[in-house]
Amino acid sequence: MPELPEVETTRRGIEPWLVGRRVERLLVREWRLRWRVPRSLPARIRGSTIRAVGRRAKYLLIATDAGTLIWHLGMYGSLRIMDGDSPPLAHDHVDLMLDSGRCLRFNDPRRFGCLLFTAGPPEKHALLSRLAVEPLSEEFRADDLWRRARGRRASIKAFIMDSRIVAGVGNIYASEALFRSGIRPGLAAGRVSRVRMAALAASIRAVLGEAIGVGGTTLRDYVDASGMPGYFGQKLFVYERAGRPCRKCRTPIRQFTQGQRSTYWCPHCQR
DNA sequence: AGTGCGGCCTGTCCGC
DNA sequence: TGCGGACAGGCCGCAC
Repeated sequence: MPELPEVETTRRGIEPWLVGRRVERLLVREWRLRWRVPRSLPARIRGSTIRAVGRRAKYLLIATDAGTLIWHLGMYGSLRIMDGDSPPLAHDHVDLMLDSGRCLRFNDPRRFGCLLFTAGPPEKHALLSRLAVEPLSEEFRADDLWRRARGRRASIKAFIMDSRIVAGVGNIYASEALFRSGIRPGLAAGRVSRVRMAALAASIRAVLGEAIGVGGTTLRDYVDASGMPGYFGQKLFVYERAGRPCRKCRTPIRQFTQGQRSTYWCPHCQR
């Protein structure tokens, strides 16, 4: 499932195929994604030249002369570079056809992804304007995290998964970062000490950075732009390992539901 | 303001 | 073997 490292891996994979290319056509087979693809989008984007492929949190931003495509992969979505004439398979909802004869193909079985457009600066778009800092940027600072956690009674896991606090930390990497920093996921955010918050911030950076380095995590069917899986799954300490021995201390990993999401943790390593 | 939950969607898994 | 129902899961938007 695409989290920040998977989205970044996709971005890096598609960028060289897109920048400088002209959009021949946007072919939308299924308009009903999480939000309807704007009806006017194919006409607006046609003929424009792609200038950059960026990312903000888990949103891919394809900047063209006409404006910016805001593309989210949802849970099971993928973007792949294909030959323009390769036949579509099930759930291939959108093709961005290029003047090179290739296309960027969006597949999303759950339709939790979205494809939107803005003519203005993307950071002003409603979906992006309230996002917190990027965890891999210089602006991501442990002391800011700690300060904003004052008085918070929500769990530390919910806290770091809040996109207004940290952008782009999802379920897998939240569990992994908490394991690495030895913090129990159910602990109230306001009760995490300044020192431990620093360890958590460092772990968030580390886990995301390492995952990007190996092409992301492949759970079930994630593939990158060329159809390759990621290899971070082999480095997960707790995620989807309920009942199996902790890789550090052999204590069985526990699972519980937190805010409608599965949380995994080691009761011995995390306090 | 902070918190928690409903809903979108469908492949997979489980029990009958 | 077939079928229905529960479940997962990012994340917006709403209710409290």
